[in-house]
This record gives sequence, C-alpha cells and structure tokens, in this order.
Amino acid sequence: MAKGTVNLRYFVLGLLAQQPMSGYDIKRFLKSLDWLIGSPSSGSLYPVLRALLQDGLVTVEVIPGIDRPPKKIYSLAGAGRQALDNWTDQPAVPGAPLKGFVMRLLLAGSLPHTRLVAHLEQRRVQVAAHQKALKQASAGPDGATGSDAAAGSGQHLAQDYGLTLATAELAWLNHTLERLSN
Amino acid sequence: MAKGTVNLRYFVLGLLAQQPMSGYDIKRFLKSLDWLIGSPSSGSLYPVLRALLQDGLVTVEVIPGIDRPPKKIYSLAGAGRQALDNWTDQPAVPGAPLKGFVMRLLLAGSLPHTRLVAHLEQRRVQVAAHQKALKQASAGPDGATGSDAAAGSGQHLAQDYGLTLATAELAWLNHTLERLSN
DNA sequence: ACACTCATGTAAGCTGTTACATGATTAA
DNA sequence: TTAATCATGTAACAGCTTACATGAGTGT
Repeated sequence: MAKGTVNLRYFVLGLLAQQPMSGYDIKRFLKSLDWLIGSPSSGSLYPVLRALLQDGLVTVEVIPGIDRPPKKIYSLAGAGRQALDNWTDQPAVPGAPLKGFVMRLLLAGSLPHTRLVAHLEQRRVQVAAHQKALKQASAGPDGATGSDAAAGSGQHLAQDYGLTLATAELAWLNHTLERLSN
Repeated sequence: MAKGTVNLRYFVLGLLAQQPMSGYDIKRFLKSLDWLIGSPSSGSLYPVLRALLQDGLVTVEVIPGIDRPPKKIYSLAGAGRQALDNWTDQPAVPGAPLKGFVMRLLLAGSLPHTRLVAHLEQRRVQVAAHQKALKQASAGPDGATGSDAAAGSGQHLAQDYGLTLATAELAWLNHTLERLSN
C-alpha cells in the first residue's frame, strides 16, 4: 500500500474531488476550520499527497510560479474517484471521533445526496444511543453493589456536559435531515 | 523521563487521586464513558502505569486474588500529587481537542473549586471566540476576490454544525458557572 | 535588518492502537 | 466445549506532530 495515512488520505481525496488544489491550498483551507477538525501539518500532508500520486489516485500539474515558488496542483484521477466512492460507501466506524463525522460533512459537496442523508441518519442513531446511555447513567448510578469506581463530582459534570452536547447535536441532525428532504 | 505518554499520564494520575484503582478498574470506568473520551487500550494504559511507578508518582499494593488473577492497586504518592497539581495549574493548550476538556472535567473531584471555575471560564473564552469566528465565516464568505477554495455545500453544513455545538456548549458553560457560584 | 507569507519538503520522535500471549474462572 | 469476564502484559506499527531545511518575495 505504499505507505501513507488512512484517514487523512481519503479526506484529502475528497477535498480534491471538490476542486483541484495544491498542498498549501489545502492547509489554508483547513486552517480556517481549525477548531472543528484541526489542520494537518506539512509532515503529514505532503507525504500523503505523494503517496496518492504514487498510487495513481491523483495527478499533478506543476505551475511554475512566476515570482513565486512553483505550485503543484493535484487533481483527482479516475482511480481516485473509485477509491473515494468505495470509502464513502462504507459507514463510519461506530466509535469514530467527532472529527471523522465533520470530515464527512465537509465532503458533502462531492456526495450524492442519498449518501449524505444516510450518513446523517447513521450519526443520529449513534448519538441517540449515546444520549440514552448517558441519561441512564445520570438517573440511577447510586446505591447498587458498589456500582463503580471513581464516582467523583467530576463524573456527574462530564455526564451532564455530554448529555447537553448530544441533545444539541440530535436537534441539529433532526432539523438538518428535515431540511434536506425538500 | 523514563518513556511514557503525556496526556494519559496525567489523566491516570488524576483518576488515582480520586480513588486507588487497578489498571483494569480504570479501563472499566472509562469504558462507561467511552463516547466522550474513548477508553485507552491495554497497550497504552499498562505501560503508563509502570512508568508512573518507576517515577515514584504512584505506589502499588498487590492483592493476590483468591480465585482470581492478582490485582495491582495503584495509589497516588506524594510526588504524584505534586506533579498533578503542577499539571492542573497550567491552562489547557489553546487548540486542545474536546477530549482534553472532558478529561479535566472528570478530574473535577480532585480539584479546588477555584481551579475548576478557572478552567470552565477559560473554555468559555475559547468557545466564544470559536463561535464568533464561525458566525463571521457564515455571514460573508461570498463574493470577494475568489475568497477561497473548496467552498462546497459541505463547508456550509460543517459551519452550521459547529455553530450549533458551540452555542450549546456556551449555554452549558454559562449555566454551570452560574450554578457553581452558589 | 527583521520578520512574515508563500511553498515545498525531510527526520525524528511521541502517542497511541491492533493484535497477540497468558492464564484462571464462570456461564451457554 | 465454546465463549466470555477478569487481569496483566508485549511487539509491531500507524498516524500524527515538532522542528528543521530551503528559498524567493514582500512588507516595516
């Protein structure tokens, strides 16, 4: 598999699907949404681009910058489109970090709407399950056989926090899904 | 520094501050809040415990389980308390992932309330800044000099998502901070 | 003179995971 | 007898970051 990352690999592929870009362009774009997903460092990004090139998933066009360092504009190749589709077809791994979901959201532009809806619905199921679990945990944790360890006040705080976020996310998912069926 | 992680290291230290536990206990406890922070694998947890022991930050008591494998109960040592305090004193790194904040939340039980409040306030500042940035981005991105790359519909979705979560988190922070001043 | 943006890249290291190995006890 | 829970651990590697290196142009 020629060495290279896995997550970032497909995410970059997805970005290139929306528009051909250089490595530097990608970094600038991602820096603008730094808080959500964090932008990759050169140390991870450039190797990924080279790996994608070596695997024939993208093509380059070198634009010799007049007065500027030359730019390497990467574009999605046929095989890249294939690989990307394969990837977006499979559902997100259950315990995927938030980051993964936001990434998929960002790729929405290069996704058939049915697939986007499917992803959102999948997320809804997972968040709902999580919310339910947190509610149960908050409700009746006390008493039992010594139900558990380290039940500091922090645990309650964290559960409350998680519950709030999960509820907000669910509301957004419902609202967005409804909006998308128009 | 005897090899070992950095994040997990202090988090484990914080858990042990609330209550002596074995490695397995820690895993079980964290698995119950898997969604929020994900629980560490044996491959990271056990080496951390050994490193903490080697550095004299914790002590062990081996309880030879009758009928069970022996348990190693780790407790915070004096030097460990020191190290932990040092760590909790310094503010979270600006771009810290959500995970980091929730971890600190979980350690609230072994924190003086002033420090907890400080952490929450710091977080409030950061989330507020983030929220503001997202609002600006959503408001006037169109038009300019070709303001930017890959502005797919996905970007808008992700921004909206982020804005919703940030707003919910801010509300929670305000509410919680208010509650804590009683 | 200094520093910053543009633009690419390499080397070394940290943090963590996956997958395996061990071994005893209990439930299907 | 097959699997799951309890309990600890190791080896290999994936994925990323930090810090460096290069080099031109632009602004103060």
